[in-house]
Amino acid sequence: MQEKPVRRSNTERTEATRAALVAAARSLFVDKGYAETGTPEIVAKAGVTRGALYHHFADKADLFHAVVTREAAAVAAQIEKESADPSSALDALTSGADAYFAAMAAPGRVRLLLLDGPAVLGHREMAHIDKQAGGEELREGLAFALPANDLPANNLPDRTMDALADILSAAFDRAALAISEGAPAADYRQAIRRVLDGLIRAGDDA
Amino acid sequence: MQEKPVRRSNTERTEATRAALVAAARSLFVDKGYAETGTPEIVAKAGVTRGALYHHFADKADLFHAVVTREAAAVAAQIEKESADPSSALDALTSGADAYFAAMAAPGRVRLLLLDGPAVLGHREMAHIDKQAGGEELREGLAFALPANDLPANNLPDRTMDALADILSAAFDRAALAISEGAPAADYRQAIRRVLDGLIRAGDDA
DNA sequence: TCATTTACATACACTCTGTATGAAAGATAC
DNA sequence: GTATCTTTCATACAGAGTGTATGTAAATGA
Repeated sequence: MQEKPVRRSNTERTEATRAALVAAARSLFVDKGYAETGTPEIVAKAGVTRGALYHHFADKADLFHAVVTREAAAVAAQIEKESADPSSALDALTSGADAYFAAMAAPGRVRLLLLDGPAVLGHREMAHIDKQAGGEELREGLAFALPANDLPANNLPDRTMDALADILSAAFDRAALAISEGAPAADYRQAIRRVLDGLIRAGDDA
Repeated sequence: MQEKPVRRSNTERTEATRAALVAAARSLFVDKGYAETGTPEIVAKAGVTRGALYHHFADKADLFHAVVTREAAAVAAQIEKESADPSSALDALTSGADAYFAAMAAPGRVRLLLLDGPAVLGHREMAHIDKQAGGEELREGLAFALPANDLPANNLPDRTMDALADILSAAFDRAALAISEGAPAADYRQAIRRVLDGLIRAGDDA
């Protein structure tokens, strides 16, 4: 059987090749980790050669960057889609956390986004990717929930709010990581709820 | 000038060689990261050959493991030494957090313990190392602080307490990471304080 | 139709990792 | 003290992987 030389535009070729590479790389990075995955393996799975890889991506880390960016976008999209409209500020935050856990339960996401991502691309770049993908909902939710009890002592400056959102995001990440390793999700959801509850109600008894 | 062949016992030789390797490796891992540091570079800096390295350590990751273990112990020791006796449960936790930030401010610790460590050794092994080094103070502090307000709604089961300690530990880690990247420490200390305050006071107004 | 750019495939140089082998010093038995 | 065994390395080697350079065919544009 002969390969019939399909006539394709350059943009089509590029699109197809890049997609095949990103898909193959994602699969292998998830299974074996970034460091233990070689580019020969990736291109074999993608059905192209290393020449194609290095034509479309600067290096292996750049390909990983593409995989991670795509994954972060997928997480954001899933959260966006599945988030129900909340009945209260606390509800918005806790159900947002649940949506995040559900999205991060997809195989490989914890490894890509929480383990290899920060090590390979740096924490700074990961924060940038998350921001680009629309991971600002936590800060918005907090900003909405906390000023509700507008006591003077509770009126945190913006920079403290940013820090608060940051460390809470880390707490969510750790919970997702623990759950992915088999820890009971209920325990972590309860712990998260306890933290959020404390945050929102702490000002009410001044 | 001739090298005079100093007579050393085997244990002395081993001790010296291992120490030189760990010190050289730590320095390079901190400066360039684990993946970008080669064993030839390490042994050159340590003044030995690769044969010595592979005699004392199973592989490069094993050497990294030794570096990380040592670093975790140093962090625990510094916290142990500098922690003042607290006047309240909240004080114990916040001053413990400050001690942790101070210890993690030593150059390279964030990279070793929070970035490369989890990626190279796995989160599970990192948790084990931290536990071995004595990083149980947070959970103990929480266990002491929370049952103080012994309302039924506040009486969390042990497994939830463990989860709570885990996600708080992640929040502390993120704060240390942010501070190491130049974020103002005051903002993160304020945010941490706010979280702890909420946790401890949340039960009082039932 | 001709020229230029794009998208690869192949070949190469280099580095690194882990292992195998051998030698010198230290420990042990007598 | 000597012979033997073990430990501690140093050197050499095999294999794999990364990034680059070069060449070619297809697509694009004039």
